[in-house]
Amino acid sequence: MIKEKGRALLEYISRYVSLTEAEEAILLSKVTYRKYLKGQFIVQQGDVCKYECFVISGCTKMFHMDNEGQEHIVMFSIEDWWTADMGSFIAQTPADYNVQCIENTELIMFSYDVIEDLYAAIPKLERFFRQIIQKAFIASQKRIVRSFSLSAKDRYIYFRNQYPKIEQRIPQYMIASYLGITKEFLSKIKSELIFEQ
Amino acid sequence: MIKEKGRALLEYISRYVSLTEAEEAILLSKVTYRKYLKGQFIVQQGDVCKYECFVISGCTKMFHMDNEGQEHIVMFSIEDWWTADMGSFIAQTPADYNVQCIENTELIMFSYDVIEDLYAAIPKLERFFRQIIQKAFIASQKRIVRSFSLSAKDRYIYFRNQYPKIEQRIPQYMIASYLGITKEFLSKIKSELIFEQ
DNA sequence: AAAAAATGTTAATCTAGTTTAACTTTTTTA
DNA sequence: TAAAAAAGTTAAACTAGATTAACATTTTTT
Repeated sequence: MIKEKGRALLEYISRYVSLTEAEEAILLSKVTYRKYLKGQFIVQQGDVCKYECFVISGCTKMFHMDNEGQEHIVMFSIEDWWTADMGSFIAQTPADYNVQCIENTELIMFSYDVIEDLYAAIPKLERFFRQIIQKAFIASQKRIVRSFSLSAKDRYIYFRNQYPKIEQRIPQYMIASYLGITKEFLSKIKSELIFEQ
Repeated sequence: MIKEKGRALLEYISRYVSLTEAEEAILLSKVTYRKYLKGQFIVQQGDVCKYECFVISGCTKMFHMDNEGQEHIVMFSIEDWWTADMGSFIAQTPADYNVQCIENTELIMFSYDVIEDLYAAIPKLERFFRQIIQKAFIASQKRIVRSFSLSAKDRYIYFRNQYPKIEQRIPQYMIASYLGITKEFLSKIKSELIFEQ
């Protein structure tokens, strides 16, 4: 199973570093394939995050639940992207975030217990993960600027243009949460946009 | 000069990976020490960012200037921290951000032209930078949640507790920009807080 | 196919934070 | 040390977006 499902991961890694067949075999021997159903949690706030996960298929949301019980979505992950509470994973401390499946989701999971072995066995993975995290960091920095310099309407337009495929498959109230606004206000924005065209 | 000023950098790196003396020598031979005066720009929005910079002393702000001419500060960097527009640096595309000195600032600069050589010569640096960027990414993610789930007042209180040293040395209007509010509103928040105690 | 649950809409009222503008205090420069 | 520039304050009027609540539509379950 991992041999078949691991193909997407190896193909993805090969865009960044080139592994030998032996290295690919080691990698696949150390990771786990797993299916989750819609609604299931991959990480729960308060637990220690044990896995970095590569999404083979499906869709997840990562969110923080505040004291008033409100969800704040920081990230969606679809095919060929990653998900986990990296802060919790690295320090093995309680997670600030939940990661929950919005669709049935297939993952390849890198356990905390093996990731250091993997870095030791395949040093090229240090380079690979450095590059992945760089990209994630850059995206995160840009989002901070957008959250301050754009109006809610412009943030929505940006999101729609940037991630047209994600918008299709996710309920609006989650998009509102990602944009940092209420679902009612997003609804108003959308009706204004229809009117303008 | 680099030998003397590089000490802080080597000490910092040694917290993450241990380099041999030969590796340390290679590293210092490939980087540049430079002083900037208060007000000078290390990176200008629109230029390509040529350097990743480690701060030896002083203080910088990284900010985006929007179409209305307003500054949005994403990050301050003091001693033992990094600064650069990483997106621009990695892709060698025009920068979205300015990096400007708030104080006279001493830096050690990693040029784009040598960083790949450095990774090749000292693979441990891949690990080192992976860890640094992971930390930066985690901080950035947390900031997104705070920007959505905390009021301006609570964001200010958080900032003050988290970075008491930074607050001392930076003008209030820059802190307001970092918090995503106007200087007038920060002034109001501060007077309320004094009143509450 | 009906009922229930989840999602989305509309509109009135409210509030956190902005804008504008005049003023005070502190820092820098001549 | 005086003048100018930069930084910080206060308060009134305003607005983007939140809250509340009632209702409409779509999806899921029985």
